[in-house]
Amino acid sequence: MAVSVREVAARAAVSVGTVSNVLNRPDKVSPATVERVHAAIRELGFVRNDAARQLRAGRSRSIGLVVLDVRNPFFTDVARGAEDRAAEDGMTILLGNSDENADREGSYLDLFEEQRVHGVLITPLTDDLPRLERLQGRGTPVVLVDREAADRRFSSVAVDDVVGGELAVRHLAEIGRRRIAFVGGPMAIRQVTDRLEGARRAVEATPGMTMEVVETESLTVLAGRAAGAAIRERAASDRPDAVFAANDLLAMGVLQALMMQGTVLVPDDIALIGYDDIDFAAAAVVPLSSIRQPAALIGYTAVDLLLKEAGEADGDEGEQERERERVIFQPELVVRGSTVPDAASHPSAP
Amino acid sequence: MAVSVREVAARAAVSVGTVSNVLNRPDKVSPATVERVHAAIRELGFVRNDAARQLRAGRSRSIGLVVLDVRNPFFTDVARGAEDRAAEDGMTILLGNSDENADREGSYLDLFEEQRVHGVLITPLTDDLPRLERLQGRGTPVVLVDREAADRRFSSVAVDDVVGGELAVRHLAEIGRRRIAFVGGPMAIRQVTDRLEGARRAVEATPGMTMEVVETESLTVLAGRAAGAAIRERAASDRPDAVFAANDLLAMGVLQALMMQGTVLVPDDIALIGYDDIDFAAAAVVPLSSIRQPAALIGYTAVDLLLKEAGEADGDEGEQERERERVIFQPELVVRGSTVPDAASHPSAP
DNA sequence: CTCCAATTGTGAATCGATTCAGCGTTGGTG
DNA sequence: CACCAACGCTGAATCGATTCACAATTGGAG
Repeated sequence: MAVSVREVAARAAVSVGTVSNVLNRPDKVSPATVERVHAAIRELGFVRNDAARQLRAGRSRSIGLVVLDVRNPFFTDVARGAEDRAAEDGMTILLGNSDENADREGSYLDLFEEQRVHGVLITPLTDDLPRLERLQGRGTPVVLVDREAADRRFSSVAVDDVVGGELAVRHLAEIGRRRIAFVGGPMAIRQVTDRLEGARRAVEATPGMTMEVVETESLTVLAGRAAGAAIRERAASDRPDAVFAANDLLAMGVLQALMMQGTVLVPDDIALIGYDDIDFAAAAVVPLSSIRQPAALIGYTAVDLLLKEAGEADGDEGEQERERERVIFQPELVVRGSTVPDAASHPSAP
Repeated sequence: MAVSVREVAARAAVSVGTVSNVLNRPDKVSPATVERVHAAIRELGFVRNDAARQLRAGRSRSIGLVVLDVRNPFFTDVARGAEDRAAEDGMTILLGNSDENADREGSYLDLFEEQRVHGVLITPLTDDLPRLERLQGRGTPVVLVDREAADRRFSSVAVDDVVGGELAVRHLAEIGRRRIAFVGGPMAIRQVTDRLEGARRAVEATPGMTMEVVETESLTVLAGRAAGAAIRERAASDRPDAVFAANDLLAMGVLQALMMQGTVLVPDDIALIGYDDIDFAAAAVVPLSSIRQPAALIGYTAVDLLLKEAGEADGDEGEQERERERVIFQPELVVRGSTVPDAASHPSAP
């Protein structure tokens, strides 16, 4: 059924080696032969078997990417950036989403390792880095995405979440809010705790400001709705005057819940700011203020680091403890109607 | 560097065949041996090489999925459904997005075929089905997703887009609108033309109703913004009193553009309805009325058909023109504030 | 004590593309 | 005219897991 190089070779009256050369190093073959082989390929409908190719090569031409949630536009943007960079080197991105679940994360890592991917980009769920260290030790480079490597064991591309959290809450302080609620969770996720940490710093730097933490089970619109509903149900006097949500999905959920039945006005009663600045944030019921991260650039850079690392590994071969690279981008405050009523509701053009 | 079955076999003092048996048919091996082999695997850090496995097996354990746009939540929902069903059979989804671009679509198909995927799920860009037919002819089953197969050459899972379009415009008619604008494009995409066709039917069934078509270059928020801006710029008397957008992304773009500077009020001046009912639709500036499609179910069902077909092919082996299956779901109207003011769960915008 | 059957385990062949040492030709140089 | 380099091509070896016909061992029945 399957057409192999052997059959193509027979048809074109050349050896299999020549067919392979036509496929991979056409300049090493005379034009006439190239044409003859191509004709045979066309006539037979030959399609290269990637498994055989990979087996021989020892590594696949793809890169694994494990994200926390594919439904979060932030991560699809990261994926797009990664894909773009990978394509430049003829590589492919394999996308896995852990759904904030350790088992799923683990099975994607297993899968990717069995596939002998060129490397793994991952937004790790927790601080269970030993797993990743072993993976890396076995020869699969790992780059942490949207998460700073604590030490030099991993390369990483991240945005400073502490600064981001600080930016958000400082903004809330500047518009006169003092009773802040931080909505986010689970606390096992580093991005959440870092943003919270930044928020704390801003709170401490602001006289008279207090903060409560409303923990959520995940970083989704649904979880945000639940948190928002809980806040709405309280007596008006007991409500915060500002909410900082750990990401835009949560923020949008909070927003929906707060505005339900017109109970709470945003930003009049409660100012709201999210994180990530996803496209939809600008289109929310009330356009969402947010902290922008260069998502596509993060993905692009991560693949870049990975390929650099993989390239070196090929050369060195000496599995030495090379210094890993860490890239950190700075987050940026984007002000819209959910914190400042008369702020332009349209997103800035790229 | 890489640990192979051979080394595991040596370490456990058994043959490679036995190691393979432990991995794939543990019941055929005595418990003591199984344990010994597992120990060797652990000690050596052995990881199966999937390429070798696939080469032998002839097919990979993954399914290719090509969608029009990963950034559209509708498609990520489809992907999630597909992933769930695939996981039930220990299979994986490879996600490719064509970005409404024929070249990208083509290169994903090439890639998937070289990978010898179990089958391909695709939301085809155009009506260029010969390409897919050849693919299928060479032994890779194809299931059309969110697109009804014109004839019986392909299995397909779709939602009736003509009915959907009709539902949308009939709703606009019922709330008293008569001057409709259909926003969507490119017209090469079947979903667009089908929804437009449905819209036409509703228009023709409604005395005094007229419709104009505002063609867009893609189905994105950005394209929607452009279309919306064009409408906003017109003299008030020249504007439509309702807009039906070919998907929610477009609709949200239109919404943003219309409301800019408070020029046009939605739904007072212009009622707006989208398509897909993505999660964000409910959270828009004005909650978006839309046509709901069972996205995850579509993905789930598509994989189901695919696996059924692939299974049969294994048995038959007789490449005969078997009858393909076609599944069609019915769309559903969801009314929110963008068409009916009091359906809104919040005060209307400034 | 034989004999047969069931149970375990063996190892060479296989999948298909790539690689590489090496062979035969050609054409240019001294 | 001899010599050599460059070129075009060959074909066997290779990657690593799986498979399968067959060998070795064990146990139970007769």
